[in-house]
Amino acid sequence: MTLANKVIVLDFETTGLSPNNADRAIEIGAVKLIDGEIVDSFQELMNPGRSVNSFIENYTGITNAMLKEADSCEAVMTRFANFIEDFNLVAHNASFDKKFLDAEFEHCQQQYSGQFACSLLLSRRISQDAPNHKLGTLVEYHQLPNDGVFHRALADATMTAHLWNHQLQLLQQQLPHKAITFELINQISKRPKAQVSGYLQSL
DNA sequence: TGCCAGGCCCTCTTTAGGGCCTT
Repeated sequence: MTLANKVIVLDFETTGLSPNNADRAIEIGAVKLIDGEIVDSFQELMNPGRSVNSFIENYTGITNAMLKEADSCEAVMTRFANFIEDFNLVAHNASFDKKFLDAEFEHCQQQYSGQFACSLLLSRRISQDAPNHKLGTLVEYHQLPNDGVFHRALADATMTAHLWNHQLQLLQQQLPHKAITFELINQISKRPKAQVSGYLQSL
């Protein structure tokens, strides 16, 4: 059984919203989390082979000049494949990061075997009183550690890791005699919001 | 030529529409 607290938490910065629209990754950041401790990290810029627009430069602080000096997406993502091994994967709005991971790994013919969990879907279910479920809002709402940097890959991945740890603690408080597994979290994340409370009580 | 993300989730729903989240 795979424990929920042995995961890779990752975040992409990209040229846009969709690989289907020829968007590419420009930065990958990730932390390796074991038993709630960050034991390793990964962050690299990558050259997408095209220029990014001014919105992305302003949003991320990653400039075309920075990307021009970076290794190719294929080179960086091949190194990232070695970093994640067979760990399960966590991201905030994981559907976004998963589609870029799938697309970039296809470009460099890499594969991964872990499953994804999504801190956004989990938050919508176990933190229903939060004002919204943006990563920055949740960091403030839960008073999680941060260094004031947002929209850079390692900073966002690290904040997501703190959020993930906090979410595991919230679940463990509600289910003190239950092992909080990755599979259980994905079961909770698939439940209709209105049924989550009853589902947790049934466990 | 004209289009341009897409999965999730709620509701004034399911023969649909729109807001939320990610860059």
